[in-house]
Amino acid sequence: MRIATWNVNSIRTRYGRVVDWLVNADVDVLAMQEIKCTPAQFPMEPFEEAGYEVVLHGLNQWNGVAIASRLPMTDVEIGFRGQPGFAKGHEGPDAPLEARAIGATIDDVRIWSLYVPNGRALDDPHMDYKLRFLRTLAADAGDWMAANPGAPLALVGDFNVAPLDADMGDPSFVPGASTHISPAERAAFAALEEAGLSDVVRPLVPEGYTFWDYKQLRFPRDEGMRIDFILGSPGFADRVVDARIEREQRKGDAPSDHVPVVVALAVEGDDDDRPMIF
DNA sequence: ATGACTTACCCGGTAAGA
Repeated sequence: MRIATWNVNSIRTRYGRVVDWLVNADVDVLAMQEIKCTPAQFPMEPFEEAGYEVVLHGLNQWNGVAIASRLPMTDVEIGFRGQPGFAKGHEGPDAPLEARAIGATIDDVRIWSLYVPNGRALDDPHMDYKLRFLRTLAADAGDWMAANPGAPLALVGDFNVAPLDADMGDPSFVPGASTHISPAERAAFAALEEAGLSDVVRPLVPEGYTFWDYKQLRFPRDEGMRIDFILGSPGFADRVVDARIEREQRKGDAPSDHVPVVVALAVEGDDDDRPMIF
């Protein structure tokens, strides 16, 4: 089973590229972020014609997450337990939830498509929101793994944190002054690993970015960032047999600023030995 | 070329991204 994550930066603008890639790359499950639309606006037909079922959560033109799958999805959940809310004028505990998390079970794999808040600036209220989002996500994932020992869980998506110095290649991000690389953000990301999740792509693909800003020739200069991850529980990580970062998807007409990240997972009766050649 | 931002709102200018 091939599982991927991709911040598509508007599915209405990008659905042709996304569905073409899904079919050509022979991907079974795609978690999307920044679909930027409501359910009524989602281009469902192209996915269905290609053989994918889609579940999604979108409230308006901001954020929005979805999962497309060739296999049946069950136990679909909108938002994770303890997910903090945020809205202008509502920064307290009663703030409405943004469309940043959707979960589903496919085969025996529990997968969450996640769009972690950007943070905007180190002293912005959005940064505290980002940190709380990551911390509560780690706590909830830890609780889930304790209640479901050995079960395969994957938290995938755009985490908006560059955990290692090598993950930050954009010279406009300055240590001590910029988001994505601050000690607080890295500590909040590390809480996911401390809860028992691991980056299942890094061991197989040690080099490479997943995002390049549209501005300042960031892609031709290869000044990108590695901020999109597939984090797995031990029961998920043990079954990963291959991984790729789909850098080619940053090229051509109207690309997203992010590219897909893919893993091949061994499943019962299928060790998925198809080569990952696209 | 991998090339100097892009998208959604709704039709000009704002909000947001990372």
